[in-house]
Amino acid sequence: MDKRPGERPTTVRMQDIATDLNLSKMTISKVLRGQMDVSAKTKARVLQRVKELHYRPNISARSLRTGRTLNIGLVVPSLSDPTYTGMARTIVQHLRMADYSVSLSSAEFDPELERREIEQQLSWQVDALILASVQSSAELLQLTKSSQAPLIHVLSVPNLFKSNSVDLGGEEVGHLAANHLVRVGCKRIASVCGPRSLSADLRLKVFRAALAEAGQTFRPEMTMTADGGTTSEYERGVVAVQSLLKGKVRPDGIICDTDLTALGVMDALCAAGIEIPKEIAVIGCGNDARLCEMRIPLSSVELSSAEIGERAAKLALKLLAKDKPAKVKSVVVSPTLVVRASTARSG
Amino acid sequence: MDKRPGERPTTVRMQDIATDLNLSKMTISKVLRGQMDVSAKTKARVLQRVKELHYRPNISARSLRTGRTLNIGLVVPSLSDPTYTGMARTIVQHLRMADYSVSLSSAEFDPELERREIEQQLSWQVDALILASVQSSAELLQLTKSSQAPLIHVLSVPNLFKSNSVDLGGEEVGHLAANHLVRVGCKRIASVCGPRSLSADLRLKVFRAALAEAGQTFRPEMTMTADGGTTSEYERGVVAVQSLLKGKVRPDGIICDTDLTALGVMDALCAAGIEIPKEIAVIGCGNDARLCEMRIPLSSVELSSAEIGERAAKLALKLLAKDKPAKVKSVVVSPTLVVRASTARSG
DNA sequence: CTGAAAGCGCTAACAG
DNA sequence: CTGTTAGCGCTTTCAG
Repeated sequence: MDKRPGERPTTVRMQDIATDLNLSKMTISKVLRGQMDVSAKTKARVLQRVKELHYRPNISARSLRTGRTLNIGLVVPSLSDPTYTGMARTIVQHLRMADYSVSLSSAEFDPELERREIEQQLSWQVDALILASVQSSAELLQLTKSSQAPLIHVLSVPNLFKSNSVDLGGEEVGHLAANHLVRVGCKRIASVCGPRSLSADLRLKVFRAALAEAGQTFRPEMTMTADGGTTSEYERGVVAVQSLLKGKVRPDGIICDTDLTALGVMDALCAAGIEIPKEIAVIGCGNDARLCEMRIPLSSVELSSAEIGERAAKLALKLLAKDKPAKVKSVVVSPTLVVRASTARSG
Repeated sequence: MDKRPGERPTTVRMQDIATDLNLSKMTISKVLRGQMDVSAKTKARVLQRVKELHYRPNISARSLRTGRTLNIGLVVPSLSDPTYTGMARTIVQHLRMADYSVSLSSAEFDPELERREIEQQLSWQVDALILASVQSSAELLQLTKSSQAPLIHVLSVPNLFKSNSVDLGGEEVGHLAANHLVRVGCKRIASVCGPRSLSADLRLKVFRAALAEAGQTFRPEMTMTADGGTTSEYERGVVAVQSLLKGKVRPDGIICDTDLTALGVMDALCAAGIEIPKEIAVIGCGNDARLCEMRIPLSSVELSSAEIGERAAKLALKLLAKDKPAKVKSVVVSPTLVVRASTARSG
């Protein structure tokens, strides 16, 4: 009955339990998967022995048989950036709650590495792949079309082909910030942008639109864009203010693409003896709790990475749950405005 | 030869390639695993077809056969804390370089959840488990002894039993900070601690020792320990300074358990018109690049989470590489001091 | 309610 | 250099 008579104990298998209890391994299997056609008594005996022997089902064998791995892949461009780790956090949390394991890879912002990671993940037979990609979807299509695992794009560059995706309403970010400053009475709004952000220009466009909507002129000379990129985010804010204050028109509101940049801006303003928000209102982006609650609490646009992660995880689960045609679904999560002291003045 | 004649194409298997090329699947297998006993010509033909068909080996089947999954588990207490995400980052990076996949779980600082996550990870047949645990090793021993996968403890509470581990030399943290302040001439050193840190009291002890060594008295009234814990790290620093300044002796150096706390301390000092580092030197802990380079650049104790992660990954790989007895190995990584403006004064 | 047979896709150990 | 045989541990299917 048992196929390994006098061998040394390797790892506990179903057969061991079955032999112990004079049952067939089928019965063990049924108990473990909660099928109902087992007597309560047998069930109890099995569970008891399972516990005693610390039996753990072999997932490789199960996967091989069922064709499902209960494993979902997650590829992000970076594990240093809080946006992505925050998103990863909620994704892992939600997928684990549904008993999926999560295999994590970082592409380090390198398209070639990203490609390799995706290849690997697919060969691990992940049931689905959640991908925060840095490259165009067209190339990804190549890689992934030979796999039947659903692919969920998240925080990606604008999609070239129809696909499942969860994204931030990037246009709304600039809109929210600009509109808010207009509401609190700013007439001369400046902005400070980094070079990094893929959708920065998009936001800028919307920023212009928002200004226009409020009947304000867009002043190119009041848009500070970092070119080089060697300076830190904080420093960028400091430098930007120094330039701005040298200009002919002094701004009365500043939009920053990053909370840290906003801190730099605020420090530089304080150093120049300018009152916030009375003389100049400042708003950041990211809503990092640690950064926003220092000194002059910073108003910021929450980029909802947690919610985006949650939506992505749920979308993945939904795609795996139904055998139905699984229609392509695109979710857009809106950013939200968190108002704090740095813009707190009456319009 | 082919076992599925007229079926619709599911997923490409070795057999498909073999049939295509009039070979046996063994040959394909050999090519894919880089065995040398295959003619260059056949090898080329195989690889070509593999590429054409986008063939990806089924890892579940391979694992079932070989008993190795090439998957390593990682359980951390949190994915919000930069210490752990930083560590996770390097762990993932190094394990991926060695072609291992990494299954990530977060225990959310909950011992019960941690236990469940460990159970799960083991049932996934991970080849090794890297564990940043929040509970005593004794209980973990229970869980893991029935598994033959090597276990690597990382950043854990002091081990009760011999095990593979990579830890921070926690005692050195207090020592480094205190010693540094003494060196730059501080005579009245205060410290600000949070309630969270498991090894906080250990560090405190060493801090006292370091003071004693320098011939200074330890002043209990100059040790501010947060009790409640509702206040933010930053706020804790602010509040601590307010208390300290009310005391009879004014400190000339402050050790903070967190960089953010140190920022709070520095802000409060500035608000009180006190010069840093001239009147009071401040040192933090964590060496968070984003936080340390603002305004008055902050001296800080680097907790080396990246190095700890790297060591843990390498240890895991080493344990998996040898069949040798694999002696238990404990690594202790030393923190390092990063001096910046906030303590820059001559002794 | 319980069990016997078959096989998921791959690879170790040999034959030819 | 290439192929044959056997079976990893589990679950699906169908009979008792």
